[in-house]
Amino acid sequence: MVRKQIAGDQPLRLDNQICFAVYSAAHAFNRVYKPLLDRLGLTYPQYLVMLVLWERDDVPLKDIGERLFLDSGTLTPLLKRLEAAQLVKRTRSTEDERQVLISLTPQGHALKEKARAVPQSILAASDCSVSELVAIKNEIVALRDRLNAVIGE
Amino acid sequence: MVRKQIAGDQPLRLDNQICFAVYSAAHAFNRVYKPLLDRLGLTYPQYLVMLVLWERDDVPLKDIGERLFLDSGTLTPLLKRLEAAQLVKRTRSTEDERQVLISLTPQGHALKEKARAVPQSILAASDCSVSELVAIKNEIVALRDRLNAVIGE
DNA sequence: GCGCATTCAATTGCGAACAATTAAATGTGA
DNA sequence: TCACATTTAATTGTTCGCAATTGAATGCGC
Repeated sequence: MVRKQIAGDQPLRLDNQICFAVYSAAHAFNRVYKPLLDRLGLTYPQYLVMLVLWERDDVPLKDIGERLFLDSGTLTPLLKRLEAAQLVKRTRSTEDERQVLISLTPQGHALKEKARAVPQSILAASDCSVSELVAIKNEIVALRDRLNAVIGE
Repeated sequence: MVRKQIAGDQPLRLDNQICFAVYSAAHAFNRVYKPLLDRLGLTYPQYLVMLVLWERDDVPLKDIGERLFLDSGTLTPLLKRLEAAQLVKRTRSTEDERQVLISLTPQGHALKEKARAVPQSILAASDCSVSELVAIKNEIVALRDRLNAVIGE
C-alpha cells in the first residue's frame, strides 16, 4: 500500500515536473546574466528588448510584445525606463496614432558593442558545446510553441 | 561587408538565445497552468511550495527556499498568503527559534487530491510523450545545475 | 457620413523575484 | 561568561508579468 501511495504521487513530485525544470533554469540564467548586464545598466527583460531593437530599429511596441510574448502592461513601464536611461525614444506613429514606435538613440546603438561580450560569457557559464546548446534550445522552443498553440485555442 | 556584419551579429540574435527559449517557455508554462491553478486558488509559485509540502510536511522555510531556489524575500510574503488562505501554518521551531516551520492544514492536505488532475492536463497540453518530456527535463536540469555551479563560485 | 466594433497603449492592482538591510537567535573562541 | 561571527526571517524598495479596465484612434458596414 505504501508503494502504491508513492507510485500515485509520482506525477506530483517536484523533481518530475518539467515546468519546474524550466522555471528554475530561467532563474538560474537570470542570476548568471545579472552581473554581466549590470555593466550595461540593463535588466534581463530590458536586454531582450534591446536585442529586438538591435536587429531592427523603429519598431512598434506591439511588435516587440509579439516577439517577446509580453503585453503593454509589461512593456510600457519598461520602455519608459529605457527612455529615461536615454537608450530608446518613443514616438507616436504619424500614419496610425495608436501605435508607439520605439527607436534607438545613439547611446542605444552604441551599447550593442559592449553587449557583444555577453553571449560569450553565457556560453562559458553553460559549460556546454554550441551544438548541444542549439539542440536543447530547439527542443525547448518546439515545446514552448506547442504550449502556446494550446493557449491560443 | 554586409554578410560579415550579419555573421558578427549572430550571437546577439534573439532567436539564437537559449536563455530566451527558456525564459519564454517558462512564461508559456505559466499561461497553461494559470486556468488549472485558478481552480485550486493557487498561483504557480504557490503551487510549487505546495508540491514541496505534499512530499514532506513541517519543513523549515529555509529548506523550501533551497528546494525551489527562492529566498526569504520571496517566500515570506508568499507563505503569509498561503496562511491567509488557510492552506499552511507557520510556527517558530522550539529548538531553534530562528527557524519558521511550515506545515499543512487539513485544507492544505486535502487540496492535494484536487491537484492530481494538473499534471495530466499539462502533459496533454505539451503534446509530447512522457519519455520525450523526461529527456528534455533532464537536459534542462543538467544545464540549470551547471549554471548554478558557476554562480556559486 | 455615422454608428459600432476593433486595435493599441496606458493605467491600476496584485503577486512574484531579488538585492540590501535589519533584528533576533544561536554558535564559537578566548 | 562575554564578545563576535553566523544563521535565519522579515522588511524595504525596485522591477517584472499579467489581468482587467480605460481611452483614443482606426476600420467597417450600412
